[in-house]
Amino acid sequence: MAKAGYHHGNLRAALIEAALRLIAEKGPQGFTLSEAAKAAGVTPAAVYRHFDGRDDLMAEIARQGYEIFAGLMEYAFNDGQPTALAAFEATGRAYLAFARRYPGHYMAMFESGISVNATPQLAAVAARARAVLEEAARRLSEHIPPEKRPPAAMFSAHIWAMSHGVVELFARGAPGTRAPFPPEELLETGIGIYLRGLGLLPPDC
Amino acid sequence: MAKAGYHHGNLRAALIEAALRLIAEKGPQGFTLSEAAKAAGVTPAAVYRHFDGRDDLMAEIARQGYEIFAGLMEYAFNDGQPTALAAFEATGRAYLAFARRYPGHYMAMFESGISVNATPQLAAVAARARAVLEEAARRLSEHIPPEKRPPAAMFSAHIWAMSHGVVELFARGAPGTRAPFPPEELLETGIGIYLRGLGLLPPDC
DNA sequence: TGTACATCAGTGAACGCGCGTTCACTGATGTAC
DNA sequence: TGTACATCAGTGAACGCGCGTTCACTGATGTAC
Repeated sequence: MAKAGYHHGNLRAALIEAALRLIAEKGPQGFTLSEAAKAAGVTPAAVYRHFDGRDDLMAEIARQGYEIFAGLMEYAFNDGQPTALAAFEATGRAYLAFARRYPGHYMAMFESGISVNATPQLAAVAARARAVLEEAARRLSEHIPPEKRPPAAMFSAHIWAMSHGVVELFARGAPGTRAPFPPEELLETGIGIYLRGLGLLPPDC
Repeated sequence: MAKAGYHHGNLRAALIEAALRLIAEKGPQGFTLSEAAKAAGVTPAAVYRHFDGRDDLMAEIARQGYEIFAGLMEYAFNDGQPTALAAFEATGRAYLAFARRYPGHYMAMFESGISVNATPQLAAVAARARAVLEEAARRLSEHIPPEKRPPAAMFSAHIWAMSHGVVELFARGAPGTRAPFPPEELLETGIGIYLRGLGLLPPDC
């Protein structure tokens, strides 16, 4: 970082980074513009050279989050290779991995109260992320006889709900609320049982 | 309500009611003491006759919420009658019903960032609620051969996670994010598939 | 290579605002005699 | 039944604070000639 004086060099990125740390630490509501500016070594007013204000910064972080998220999911899904089942399970693991590795982004996306329609770009990339999950579900559900096959959107909604629930209830650090099981294990077994219920895994084991 | 002048009569209850409305409308972070006081027709300072401050009021609301929650769950579980399965499913429905009917309480409990150990009474009643869910899971899992039976705590954690995920992602009013399915249906089918995966429901249908 | 100047990313002071909380007070209520 | 007085739930003014945002400004950078 060549912050040799008056001009910061890459303030935009530094602000986002500072905001992410604050959000991860104190929640999306505890994040303030002024504090992010201070953490980036800059006057609050300087933020307005790069963002339209607090909400705009938050929206940008959510947008970046969805971008990373969609990318990770696509990578994990790997176009359904080697098998629809393996790809699906990899996608589920990627979900949790994202939540753990990018807590600030995750919170900005799902806990900041920001609307997914705040900006068109945000809506677009959120839709892209959702589409990956749904595609993974659709591919996998092709192995179910059509007449007992739930809609792929419902399938993926179930998995998304369970993943999100595990993150919110059991993967956060609130002391005393600690889960009796590691979140990864919880989610993996949960998804396993669910897939067995769909007849996509053998009933035993 | 006999609020005939200087003395309010039942300010404590009125404040809680006002706070609940505000939390449900604007989220637990959007709730302010001053606004609640104003909604109750009273000066902010009057609040301090009944609560130690903002946090104390929030904790009391969460406590009340857990109380109602635990009661509803116990009622729905009905000591495992008529069957462990029916009781379990009723409990799941009660979870969602609680989230819908008491949104302010639900948010104060799960989204306000309040620690379940904020006060001993809060910890106690939260434990009571958790115990009902776990008991329902334990009873039901007795119908599974012991060697392929997951721990009841894990079982209930799965259901809790899916329920919470459905509430957060699909039962909230954020326009545009509306689920493709009604939350009740989503949760019911999700739990159904999960139970089938445990061999507690017949594989067909 | 050096100078003049436009561009632009930052400063710093100030704003109005609503917040939670405190304090001395006052008006209503209820009880003792 | 009436009066004196203690209790207590409310008022209203004030506080210090940090927030997001604005504004005129200034110092650094980069480009034209």
